[in-house]
Amino acid sequence: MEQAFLHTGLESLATHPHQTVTVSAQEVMASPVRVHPDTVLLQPARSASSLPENSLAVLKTEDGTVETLELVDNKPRLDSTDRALPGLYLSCFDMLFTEDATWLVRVADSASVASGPNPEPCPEPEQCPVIDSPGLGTEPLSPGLEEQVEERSLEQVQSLVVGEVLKDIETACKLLNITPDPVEWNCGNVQKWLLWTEHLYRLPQVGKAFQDLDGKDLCAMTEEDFQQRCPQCGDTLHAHLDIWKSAAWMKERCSLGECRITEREELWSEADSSCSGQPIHLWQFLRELLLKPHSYGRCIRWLNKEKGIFKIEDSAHVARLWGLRKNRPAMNYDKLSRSIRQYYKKGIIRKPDVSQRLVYQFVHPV
DNA sequence: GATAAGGAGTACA
DNA sequence: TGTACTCCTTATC
Repeated sequence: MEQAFLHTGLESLATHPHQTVTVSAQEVMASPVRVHPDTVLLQPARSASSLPENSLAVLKTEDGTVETLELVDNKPRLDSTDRALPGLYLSCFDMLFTEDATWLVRVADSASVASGPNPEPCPEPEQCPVIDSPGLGTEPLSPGLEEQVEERSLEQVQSLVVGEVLKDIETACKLLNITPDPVEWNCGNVQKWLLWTEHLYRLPQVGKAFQDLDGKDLCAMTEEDFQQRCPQCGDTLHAHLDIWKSAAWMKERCSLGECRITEREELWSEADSSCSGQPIHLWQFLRELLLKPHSYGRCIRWLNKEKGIFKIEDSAHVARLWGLRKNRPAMNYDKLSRSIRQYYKKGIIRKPDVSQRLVYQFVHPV
């Protein structure tokens, strides 16, 4: 299994297999692309004695060795107490590329844990307990209930992690006086962000390689483009930018204080389909974008709201947002428009009477 | 060249 | 099974 670690401190796990490492959200951000999607396990702290409250244990496996990481504040530390707990796999990368704050969770069975290069079966329950949940006794849970408990626990962990990441980004925005959404950056903002990222993650200075770019240009660049301009750390910068883009996306989705990621119940109660836990349909997604013109007016807007006629102003951007939402990095406007056209038959979306490029109409306006 | 339209196969929940 | 993704061809702007 290709195994890579976060730049900061996590390498120690490779050489100190039974240690607990405290990792800040900043550190999680330090190298998101270097974590294999199936090598990181997240689990809430099981007891106050082992891990501080509100901390999280990030468990990973490498060659069958399971490690425990802990996410608390921004101060890394080391101790050597906790042991491995198998349970729920969650890709660090997925944390920020999932369906809003409900996240995409992959629940892996024990077979998945053992499916790596070391096919050792999962240890017995004593060594390998499932996630604890307050209020639950020692009675064995039915499979369905157990899954609910796991899901619930994981949700808390996810909220915590994403909250930390957003906090770090917010702090950076204040410090740099830039907006959270990279698309809105001008050239100066891009240079500020580059300086900040270089400084924070000890990357070589590469500002010159990007000096002619604004945020929109930057966001349109692929990882290969980054690599071309900056062979030393282009991939890392691209990954960081992806995190910012995703965070901005999530932040906007949860704006207006309606949808705080730390308050799960509020998420569920929100009428917005993005928080319903159900897979979102493209037409719903488009409607959501249209209903937030302050955030997405640049890429999609109403031409006639009463009639449900809208125009996609920036097809590539809308496609990218949809791809992020559905975890489809290869999404483009060609594919998105094909999906839109599928709605013609279903009577959800149609072309307006006077057909225009990139203009569509909801058959049943909001 | 970009977009529109639609056929067809596939993946996934 | 429904929905969406993907790839494709052809037509139009």
